[in-house]
Amino acid sequence: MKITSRFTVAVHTLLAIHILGQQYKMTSELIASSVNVNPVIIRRTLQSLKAAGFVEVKAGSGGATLAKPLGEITLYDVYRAVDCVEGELFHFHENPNPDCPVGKNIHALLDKHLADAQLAMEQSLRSVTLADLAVEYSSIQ
Amino acid sequence: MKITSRFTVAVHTLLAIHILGQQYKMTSELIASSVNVNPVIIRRTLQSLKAAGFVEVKAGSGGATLAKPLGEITLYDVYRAVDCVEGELFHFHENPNPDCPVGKNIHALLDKHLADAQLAMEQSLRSVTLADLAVEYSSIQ
DNA sequence: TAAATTGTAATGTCAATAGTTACAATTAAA
DNA sequence: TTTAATTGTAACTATTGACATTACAATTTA
Repeated sequence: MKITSRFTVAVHTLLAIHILGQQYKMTSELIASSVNVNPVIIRRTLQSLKAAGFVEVKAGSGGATLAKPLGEITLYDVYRAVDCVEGELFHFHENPNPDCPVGKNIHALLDKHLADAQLAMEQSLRSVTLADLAVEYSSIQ
Repeated sequence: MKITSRFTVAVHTLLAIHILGQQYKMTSELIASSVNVNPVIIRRTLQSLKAAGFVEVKAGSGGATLAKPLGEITLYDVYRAVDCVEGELFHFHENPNPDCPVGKNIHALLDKHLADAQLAMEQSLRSVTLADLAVEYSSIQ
């Protein structure tokens, strides 16, 4: 099991728009060639990012631009925008036996700990903004 | 995307063996009726837990028993035993374009942050032992 | 009007999860 | 030593989600 690459594709897309956007018109085609996926994948990604208010996309004439400062977009925001994980990260077996003392209580016992683990992961994503990545990019170049 | 229910099934299984094991012979059939899945699912779970050294399973005569104190088994250990996540939690798009300055560097930029997030989740799982759950169970009863 | 591009539906492929049937091998008890 | 219960495991199916791809109407600008 892995969290879908829609997430890393979306981060890549936003960074590409930021970094290459001054020089090029950022069409789905161009972004797709940087990410190395089908342009339709990028168009769908852009729709998600647009719905979240992170980009604007021009139909017809083409090109995506940032609609929000990168410092106000965290990795968590992107993760939410592309809907990597619907609700709970951990899949709980559906119908533990309510007539068994263990089955009856397993949810009460586990739910909090699983939520804690998910929250820890998500907090970690919240601590990084795309502006941080842009700075790191500059220092590599 | 969700982390497979093999994980919660395995935790349920271990707790059931601990709690019901003094009173009943813990066959795959009995555990399956508590978890409410097919007994074969439990047999496969037990094989994973056995490989990790957490249980012993008697072929023929039947029944599973704990092979390690619950205080020495964390949620993380169970998570590893049933192989929920093979290596990386986040799926990275495979072949970013090395001829693009963004594609060339996206791994260097993101890998550490993704690993941090995964680690945060796993550390959280490490902080809970099955003995903790058993204590919580007692306090509910 | 022509050219480029987006938005989106439809379809296909692949892998993983989960469920199920089946049965040989094992063990303990009658 | 037979019988009954159970495990261990292979084989198969169904379902779902990810990702890829084709196609084309709608949009925009030149």
